[in-house]
Amino acid sequence: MNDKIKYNSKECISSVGAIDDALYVIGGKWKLRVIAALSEGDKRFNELQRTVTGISARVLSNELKDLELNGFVVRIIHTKSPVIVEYKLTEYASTLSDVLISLVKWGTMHRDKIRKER
Amino acid sequence: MNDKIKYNSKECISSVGAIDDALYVIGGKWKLRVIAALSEGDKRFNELQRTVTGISARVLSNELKDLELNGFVVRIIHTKSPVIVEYKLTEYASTLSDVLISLVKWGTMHRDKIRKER
DNA sequence: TAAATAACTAAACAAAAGGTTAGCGCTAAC
DNA sequence: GTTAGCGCTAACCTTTTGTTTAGTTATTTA
Repeated sequence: MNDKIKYNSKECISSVGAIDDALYVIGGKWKLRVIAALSEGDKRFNELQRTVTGISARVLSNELKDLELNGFVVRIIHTKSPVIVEYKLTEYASTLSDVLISLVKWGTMHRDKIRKER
Repeated sequence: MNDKIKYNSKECISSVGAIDDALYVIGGKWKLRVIAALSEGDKRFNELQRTVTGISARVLSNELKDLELNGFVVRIIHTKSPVIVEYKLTEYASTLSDVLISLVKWGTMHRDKIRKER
């Protein structure tokens, strides 16, 4: 019945753990949204805050620090006065493309389903 | 540079929103872990709690209610005394297979990378 | 000259999420 | 007859996460 979602038993045992490991770095309310926003192209702080609707400056600031630490994002300082900073995804972030693509696909499908139900 | 992660501009605009929609139902600390656990096969409450390490009964109970509401899980009551309940994924949950598979793949890769770095 | 924009950050607080403990009714094993 | 397991749930508390407000330094735009 759930063939598509099942693997062999050995893979099964490790899959829950692998999901843990993934969610540890990209879980949470904002991480993937920020990455998705940056996948449209490099962005500056306020630009990013406008794209990721609902995020506060403080939280965005923290999320960016976290994403930088984990090697998903780099800060590029363009000028010093006034400070102009751009955030861009690293090569490593692009390893997430499959995850993002499948999530976007699913989200789109799910939204349509919910709309039809009403 | 980030070719793999980029789409055309129209898709881009909707992608952040689609991710929002997806995370709205499957975001959070436990949802995907519970679904992953159940993808190994149907499970009972305590069995599930043992598989999803770290989750408390209270939280598992809440997550299951939520997952049921959103049509990912069904409760099957086998006997009434003692109560024996099994949780199983619905057909709709299997639409998440791409998301889960890509997440497991990425998580495995990421774990290996982190291990090598130390 | 005033206002807006940029890129934040500190402080104070509120909300959400999660943990802990205890307990219920019931059964099966020791 | 006590202990352990099952499937929860309520009450209470802590931790995490997020919000709001205000403020900094500096430039561009009207």
